[in-house]
Amino acid sequence: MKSLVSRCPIEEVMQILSGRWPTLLIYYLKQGTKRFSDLRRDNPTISHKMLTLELRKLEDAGIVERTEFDGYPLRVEYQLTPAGHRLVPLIDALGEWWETTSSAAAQCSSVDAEPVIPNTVSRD
Amino acid sequence: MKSLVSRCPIEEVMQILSGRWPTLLIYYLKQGTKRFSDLRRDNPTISHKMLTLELRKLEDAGIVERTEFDGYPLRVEYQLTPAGHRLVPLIDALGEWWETTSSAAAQCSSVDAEPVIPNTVSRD
DNA sequence: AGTAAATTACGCACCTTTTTGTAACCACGA
DNA sequence: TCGTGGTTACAAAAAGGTGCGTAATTTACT
Repeated sequence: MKSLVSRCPIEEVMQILSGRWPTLLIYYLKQGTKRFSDLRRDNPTISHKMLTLELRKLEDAGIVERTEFDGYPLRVEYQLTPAGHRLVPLIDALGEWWETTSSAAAQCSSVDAEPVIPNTVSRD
Repeated sequence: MKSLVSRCPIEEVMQILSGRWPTLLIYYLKQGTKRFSDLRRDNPTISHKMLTLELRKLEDAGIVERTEFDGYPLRVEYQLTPAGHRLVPLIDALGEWWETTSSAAAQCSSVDAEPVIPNTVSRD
């Protein structure tokens, strides 16, 4: 989905939140400041390419803030912006809606639980 | 995004709502019952294949209901299920969040306005 | 002392997988 | 023949994965 088809804010948000990673990253970032490698540990199945791309997208959208500490090994920290924090309950609401809608599985209730550990562990 | 990486309801909802069409279709369906061809008129840029695919997905997710009236030119109607209706305000909230977050464009406020008419008009 | 390896957060190029578009076809009856 | 609501096969496009290179400094070996 690269271009928009309507000029509706809803389509614009979905352009940012669509896909597997944006909401998961927001999920982990609401726990506080995280470094690149922390986020990779949080979801071992994301490739570094995807992670940088998604973080960049969230940054451009004003949802996360990137802080670069120079010095070497070079350290970068990511955290939710105020706008990002305001977004969290809306996403949680979707999760809750889904839980009540589908009689199926119910884990990771909203703010506390962890998204039941991602599967394969690939390091590179 | 075919498979899940966590067992988090949020990832599951996003699997359904991700992409350009799901939210747009829900947007149009909240106006009431629509037929296949109505929805194609509503967003002329969707291909009929995508439309059937997306409608099927929303149907499986319990968001829309499909009613087939047998008869001569064959008529099918789509409408939001109660769960679908409950979802609408949540999506609208995302749109509003985006409007207040981005200083940029503000059209299609939430419930009333129309997603500023899709661009190209391709009929087949 | 000198070289090698590891570290962190990427960018880039190449290749595979997934998604989406295009076009053709089907059934029925007016 | 047209319009309805599809399906299927094939092609194009987009998304995503893999692996290599890079920076400056520390630690590890020889």
